[in-house]
Amino acid sequence: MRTEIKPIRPDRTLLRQAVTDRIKTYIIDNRLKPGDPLPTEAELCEALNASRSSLREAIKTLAALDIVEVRHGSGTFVGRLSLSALVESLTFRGLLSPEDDLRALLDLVEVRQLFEEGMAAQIIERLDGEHLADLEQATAELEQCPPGSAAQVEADRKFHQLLMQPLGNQLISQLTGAFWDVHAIVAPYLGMSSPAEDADTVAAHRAMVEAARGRDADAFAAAVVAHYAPVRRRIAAAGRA
Amino acid sequence: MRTEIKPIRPDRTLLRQAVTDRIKTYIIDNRLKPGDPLPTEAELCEALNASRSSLREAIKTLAALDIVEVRHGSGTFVGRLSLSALVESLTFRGLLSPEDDLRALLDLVEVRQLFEEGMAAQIIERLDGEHLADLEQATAELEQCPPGSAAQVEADRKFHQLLMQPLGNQLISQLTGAFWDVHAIVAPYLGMSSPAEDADTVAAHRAMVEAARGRDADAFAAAVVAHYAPVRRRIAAAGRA
DNA sequence: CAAGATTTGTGCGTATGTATC
DNA sequence: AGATACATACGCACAAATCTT
Repeated sequence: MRTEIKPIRPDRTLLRQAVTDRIKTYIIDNRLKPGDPLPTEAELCEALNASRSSLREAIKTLAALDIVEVRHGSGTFVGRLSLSALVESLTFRGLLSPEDDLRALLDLVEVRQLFEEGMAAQIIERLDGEHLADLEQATAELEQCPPGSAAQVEADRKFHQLLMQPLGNQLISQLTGAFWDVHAIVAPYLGMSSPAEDADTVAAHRAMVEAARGRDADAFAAAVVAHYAPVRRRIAAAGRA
Repeated sequence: MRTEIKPIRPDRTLLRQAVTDRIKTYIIDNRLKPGDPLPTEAELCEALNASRSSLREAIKTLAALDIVEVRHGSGTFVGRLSLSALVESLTFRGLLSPEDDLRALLDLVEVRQLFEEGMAAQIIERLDGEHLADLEQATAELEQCPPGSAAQVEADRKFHQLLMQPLGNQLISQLTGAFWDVHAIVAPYLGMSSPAEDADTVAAHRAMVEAARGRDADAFAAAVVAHYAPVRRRIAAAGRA
């Protein structure tokens, strides 16, 4: 067949892995930002000396991490760098074993509480009037929205998101959103609507806002504990059932 | 060309997405655990009515989330469900913009501190003699290992991992490990070895162990703050340079 | 609105490298 | 060492979505 020397790839690594790395470095080296377009598949194939199959498989792994975003018929773009991969990982784990799923949900609630309770002092310290007004509005929305509506769950998410905003820590904000998402996805599967017991939730949110207005970090932390207490109770109740 | 009615796929979703979902539900429905083998590509192709291309791309996205693990020449297995995807996402983001990378690292340090400081009380409460001995050994290893060695950084990781172990919260433990990994990967790129300034680190670890032995949650929290203070200082110094 | 061009999605066949028995 | 099973990689053709003219 081949009369000449076989062009054995000297790489010890998998071609797909090499391609993913080169695409990542391409994005970094060219200072691309989320939404910026990447070269077409054909161009990348030529540039990286890879077949279209290998290139596409590499792109799929990057898409799973939200490092790139592929739009059918349009092109490939730099992704939003969200924590969607974390959400998918945790939701899958939460649904994996029907015995440990309650444990996983409890672990998640503990982490959510850790964030808000542990950052209570700094939240109070950095909160200003505008943020306080936003929190009040989110609470009002939560109360007024029809129970079980999409607007209601969105108001709950916005509230917890707003809590972390004054910290100016993007990682904390994104993790908070990701954990909320996982909770909202997993909880219904276990027979409990996450922002259920609306009265409890609204009261807890109000207590947090009041504590924040009074610049009382201890009261705020206590309100956070009170907010998650009924959630934990419901999980425990589901475990006994 | 086609005399018969076109076999339009009623699905509005992409085939690839449908395949990933069906593989996930396959794992869940069959109660598979990490390490369990999955059907071969050929079998999955037939079972899911998909071509190898689509199936492989679907598997690559699942592999990126550590939901499945592919071993060349051997087969496909259920993944370890680690948070490797989170590590990859955060490391990429940390290296993305040379201006905000210091900010991203600072955000990360803040989260790491939040975990250990926020859980101080519960760590103290649930710690027993055995855990205390493990922590002391990890500290001793950290001190004795040659500076800059792989054993040294591993001792540091083990210490922070052990801290969270008594909580019995797998999510917290895995997140702690993931954040440590990101820190260890990103920090060197910014010109600072993560577990550098060995004296500071060892002293801080010792202070934490002592506080834990004395069941003094406040002292423990203070030691955590003292542990990350020099790290923050170094990041700030790198920002001024 | 229409038609063509561009780009990603899907399918298939074949050859090769790798792990396992 | 050989044989078998399996994943990896390549190339091409066509379908579907999107964009442009």
